[in-house]
Amino acid sequence: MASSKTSARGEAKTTVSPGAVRDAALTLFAERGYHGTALSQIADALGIRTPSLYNHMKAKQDLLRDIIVETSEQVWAEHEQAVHGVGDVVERLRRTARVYALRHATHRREALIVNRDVASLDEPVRSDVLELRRRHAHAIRDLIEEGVTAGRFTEEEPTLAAFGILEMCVSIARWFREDGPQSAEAVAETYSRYALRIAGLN
Amino acid sequence: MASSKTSARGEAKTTVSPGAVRDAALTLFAERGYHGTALSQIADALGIRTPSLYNHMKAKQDLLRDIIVETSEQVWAEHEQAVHGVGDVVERLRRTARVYALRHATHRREALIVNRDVASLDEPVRSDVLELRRRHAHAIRDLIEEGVTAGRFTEEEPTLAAFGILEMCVSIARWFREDGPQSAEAVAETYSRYALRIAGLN
DNA sequence: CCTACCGATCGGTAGG
DNA sequence: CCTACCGATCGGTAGG
Repeated sequence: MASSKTSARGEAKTTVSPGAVRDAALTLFAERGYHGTALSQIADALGIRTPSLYNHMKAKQDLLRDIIVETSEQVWAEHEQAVHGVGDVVERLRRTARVYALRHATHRREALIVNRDVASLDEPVRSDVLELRRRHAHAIRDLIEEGVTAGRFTEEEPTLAAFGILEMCVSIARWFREDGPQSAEAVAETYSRYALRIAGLN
Repeated sequence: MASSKTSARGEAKTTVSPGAVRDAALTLFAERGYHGTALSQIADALGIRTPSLYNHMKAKQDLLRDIIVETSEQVWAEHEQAVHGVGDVVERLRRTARVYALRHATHRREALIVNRDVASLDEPVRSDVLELRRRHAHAIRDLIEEGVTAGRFTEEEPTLAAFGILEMCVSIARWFREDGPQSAEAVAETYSRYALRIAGLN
């Protein structure tokens, strides 16, 4: 994912790949935001000149689009996989929250960009991404409602609870450190317990 | 807070105040981010030319600084006021979450800017703001620990729980609508219940 | 992968 | 409050 030699400053052979450009964009967009990042900064990080970036991408907006669209689709696919074939509604909510929390600990840069810069996406892509996110929130709301009907949960505001669960997990990307005291898995486990509490687990 | 006549397009008397500039900046920064907003767009919204903005402010960065610093200080002051003189630790956590949630429903633009653009603040202001936020998280963590010691809460990861509570409340600014089905007060009440559940209220 | 260069726009100033 | 204008930088292209 990085350039083939050491990055920055242009010493040594700097041969870059589309993946390396994307990786540099991930880091810089996550740190400074899409509009706060200049292509010259991405080029600097790779040790090449700005125009050379165009050997690996079509436009700055395409970098953002690829990052956000692929991430959003992966998130939804992970959710579907996590609940597939699971009968118990409590376990389905637990897994939904755990996989979402885990992703936000392990893909911090992607998560920060999706949540900060989705408004910088051109249409119609922006609407597609927002629709995917709505679907996720609705899926959680439906899980809570199903659990309430089944007498497993007690929460009477499933929509508010769904937003709370989703955004609480998103926030992991903002404070989690790989070298911190807790592993990504441990944090995901803890936050999935919080999700069940918010739903009012009996 | 708006210009003295109708805004935009420059018809009629457009007499602007510093408060009107700040209000336009609040709306546009919240929508597009600090780096995504040009001073020309703020001027357009007010129906004046870009250089005329400098009658009401010193620099674009100062707009951001004023918004973020004042908001952060108000948030901390509200927290202190909310818990002042309250003995019961459960009630203190409830009030902490409620006042924080309420603010994020009633001051959505400010909250979005603080959380999205704090990284765009020049030093040393950025560090000061981040320090205030850390203090808030620590206060919540301490409340949970105190409640656990007193046998009122059961949560064994007070730091993770504190982040979860804080960020869950922050997220209200992202989806709350004034004309939605729930009042700001109702949402704040509901989210303060979630906060107690996360803490593991006995 | 580079140099050279493009028009557009940025935040901001001069001067009235 | 305006017009006129500044240097810097933006994303992107030409051409090799």
